[in-house]
Amino acid sequence: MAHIKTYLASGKVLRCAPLASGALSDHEASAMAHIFGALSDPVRLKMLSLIAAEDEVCSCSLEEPLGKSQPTISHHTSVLAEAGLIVGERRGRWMWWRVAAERLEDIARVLAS
Amino acid sequence: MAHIKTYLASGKVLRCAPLASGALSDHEASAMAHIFGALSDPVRLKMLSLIAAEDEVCSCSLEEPLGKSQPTISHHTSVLAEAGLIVGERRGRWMWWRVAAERLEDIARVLAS
DNA sequence: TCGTTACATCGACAATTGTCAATGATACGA
DNA sequence: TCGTATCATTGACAATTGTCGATGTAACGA
Repeated sequence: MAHIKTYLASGKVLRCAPLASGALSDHEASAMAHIFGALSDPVRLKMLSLIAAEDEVCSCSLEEPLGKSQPTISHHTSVLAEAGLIVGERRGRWMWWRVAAERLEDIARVLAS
Repeated sequence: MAHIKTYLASGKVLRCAPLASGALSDHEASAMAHIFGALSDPVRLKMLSLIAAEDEVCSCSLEEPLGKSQPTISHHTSVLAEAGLIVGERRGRWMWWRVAAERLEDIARVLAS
């Protein structure tokens, strides 16, 4: 069973075996827990689905549908980005976000493969 | 895009659209966040991989490889079970656990489908 | 019935986390 | 240069969470 191998936003490599292929190492377990932790908040999940619904979404257009303050939105986008689930690009005063689709597929493969 | 539909240990139904198919409802987001929360701890992920590596695993055989106390093991198994990720069956004095494979596949489909 | 074994529950504590007001940093237009 | 708009950071607080010792519960064997 092949290992999952992707890159975190920090540039660090995540290499993780599918759950069904045997016991995870401490390092694999911590790395995966960090990613699932980013997915463990309803605001962030809704945010992720809002971003996935478009090609790109600006930070400023997330406040209204999520009903959270600007600092809270900024916090959640950085959590998702740091986990490698979304990718951001600054254009002028705006921050544009898109989902890291291949990353989500890698994580899905850890759960079922 | 079809919805994911599975059953929680509590008997409640989880019905969740794939992330890429549009914005999640509040209820869907909360239900999924609860499940990912169960996956967001390294001890529980390692526990899940240990159970997945066998057909069935007894609670008592989890303490040693995870290096945690008995109450902590009991706590984590109940978190995973309550999220529907593992299924338990009592036989005499022993509690036997197995993974809910079809459940993991449903969750994987929410991330990538 | 009694002692033992396996697991669950309770109570407490430290650590983490989600939230927002206030403030800082940066980019743009006038 | 100055004012404004967008996002990031800081500090604080309440709520949640992981952990374990102590204790409770249930099943088994003698």
